[in-house]
Amino acid sequence: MLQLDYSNPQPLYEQIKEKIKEMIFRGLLPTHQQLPSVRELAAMLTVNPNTIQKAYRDLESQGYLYSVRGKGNFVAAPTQDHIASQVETLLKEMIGPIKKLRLLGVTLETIQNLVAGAYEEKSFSGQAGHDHHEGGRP
Amino acid sequence: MLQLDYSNPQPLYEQIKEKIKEMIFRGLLPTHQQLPSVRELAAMLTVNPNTIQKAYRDLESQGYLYSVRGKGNFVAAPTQDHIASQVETLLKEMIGPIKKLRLLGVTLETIQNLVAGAYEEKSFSGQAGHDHHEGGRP
DNA sequence: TAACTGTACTATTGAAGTTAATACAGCGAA
DNA sequence: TTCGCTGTATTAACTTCAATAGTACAGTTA
Repeated sequence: MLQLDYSNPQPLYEQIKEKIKEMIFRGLLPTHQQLPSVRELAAMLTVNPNTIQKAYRDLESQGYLYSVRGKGNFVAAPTQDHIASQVETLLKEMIGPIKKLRLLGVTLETIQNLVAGAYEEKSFSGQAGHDHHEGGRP
Repeated sequence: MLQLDYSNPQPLYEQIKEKIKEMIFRGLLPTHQQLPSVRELAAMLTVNPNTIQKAYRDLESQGYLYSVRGKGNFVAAPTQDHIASQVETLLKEMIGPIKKLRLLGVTLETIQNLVAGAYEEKSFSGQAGHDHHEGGRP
């Protein structure tokens, strides 16, 4: 669980955050489940404890975790506010691409189809997606 | 035309690229239209010529411009490949958010509605969008 | 007390991104 | 040619940030 990719330009603490969020999303980490301690997880991943602390701290401020001094970090109960905030953030990420697609002449219908296609697919890919082939212009 | 925002953490050359792309999208810069020279635009924006060159160079490699040594930079004729590549890139940007929305329990229908809403809106906002209010958790 | 937990702070290293300065090379007209 | 424009290449300086290291402090529990 929780494999880091050092060739990834993404910071380690971001990768850690993504992995933990994914596990929470998928229900692998139930509410109030205790997570490994800062020092323990740091040892497991052979990274500095500060790196873990930053990840936990960010996740706490985003409402995914709560920490208790002297006890540990735990999975927070999802709140309506929290979820709404996540949804809002994700929707905002989509606005830019949508508007650009429109300017490129892509119809709404085409976009809708691709949205549906992405939605139906089973796999979860945070950002470590499968790259068919990127660009390539002659 | 082409106002830079120094308080924006986004690099200057990225801002410049976005602005030029937007003008091309909107048809303000017709095909084979000559752009200001590297030094000229640098003087206009009071930035280093290399900053402009990087922007132009990137846009050229993305198929938006072509440069002729000793003459200048010009708007490229849009090709099928170029457009297809842009569309593909934009669609990929949407896949991550869509999958995360599904895990959050947002229905496809809801997403479709919001996609349609973003598509219908008239304004173009590359990223310098109007922020209503970001997050905010009590 | 002892051994765990989270938290805070400073300092340093290293890498990457960004901008700057300068020199070189092609084009076109006087 | 010469002059003044154009893009291009190279190197250096500067800044920012991720990551680590070390240390210290504070709460919990057996």
